[in-house]
Amino acid sequence: MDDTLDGILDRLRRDGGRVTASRRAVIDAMLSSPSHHMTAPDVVDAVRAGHPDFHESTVYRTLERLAELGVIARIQIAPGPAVFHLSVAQHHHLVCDRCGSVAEAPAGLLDAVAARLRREHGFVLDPGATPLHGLCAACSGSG
Amino acid sequence: MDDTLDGILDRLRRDGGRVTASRRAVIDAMLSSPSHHMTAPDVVDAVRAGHPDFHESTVYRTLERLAELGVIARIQIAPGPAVFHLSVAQHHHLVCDRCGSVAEAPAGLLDAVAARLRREHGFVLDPGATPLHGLCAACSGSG
DNA sequence: ACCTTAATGCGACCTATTGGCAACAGGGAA
DNA sequence: TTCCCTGTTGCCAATAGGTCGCATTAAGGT
Repeated sequence: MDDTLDGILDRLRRDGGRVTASRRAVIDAMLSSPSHHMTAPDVVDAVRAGHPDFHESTVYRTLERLAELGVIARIQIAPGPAVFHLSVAQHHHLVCDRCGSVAEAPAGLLDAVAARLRREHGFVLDPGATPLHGLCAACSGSG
Repeated sequence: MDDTLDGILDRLRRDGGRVTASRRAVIDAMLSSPSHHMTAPDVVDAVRAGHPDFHESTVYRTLERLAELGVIARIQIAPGPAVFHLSVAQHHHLVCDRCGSVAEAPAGLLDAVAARLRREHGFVLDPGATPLHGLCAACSGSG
């Protein structure tokens, strides 16, 4: 998995896609976000900062395309905007359903569960797409 | 955990809430759904079947209140409507991100993970609120 | 019966996202 | 290099799902 701008564009091209300015911009935005986590509206804003004329729906379509390619993963954490993150940065999301905070946990946490699901249900777990819900330390202590 | 209509209404009352016709109707709808899984719009429809004059926003507020009480859990499976289900019926949801199917797996699957998260991160996992994403048997085989 | 406060109706609003369609532009073929 | 095919984009209207404020109503303890 190559997660440089060019590596991603190559994959896109090999899949029959075209490399355009707006796609560069979207991928750039994702790569340069410190957390590598952005909601779709975040990406729209980031892209427009550099190119005010790029259209919203283009960004959505590009995100959809990249998710299809497996470059980014879309996760739905709460009602509201979906969050996108680069697939290479595998880790888990610990979502607090009380205060809304999102912490990260190292990858591998769900390995045993994944193995069992595949064996017993034929289900192939995608840990990066599976946010874990519950209460963070602060909320569980006080509540 | 008492999951009869009256048990739930009792809990609501003890929490300072009031028992009203629309709340009865919402809880009734949830209890009588064969799968015990309904999207918010589903609940709105079900409630309105019996009481056409109940307002949409009332249903949403009631669902929110019940979730707060812990009677039902709200899970976000995909972009689109949130799904609600009775908390007592603990089990896991295996969501296929390709075809959208939702299978169920028995409770307990995440016990070890839950223990570890609590120990190492102070995070209290809510398994019922954590849908597991990936590819179902059919899609992983063909894809 | 009374009073406090929760719950409701209503309707406007909002945000996230999708769809159709004509115009445009990558990038392999000629 | 030019041409052409087809993937992409811009535009903008349309949804869907859900939230908010506010005046009114009603639950339920006293």
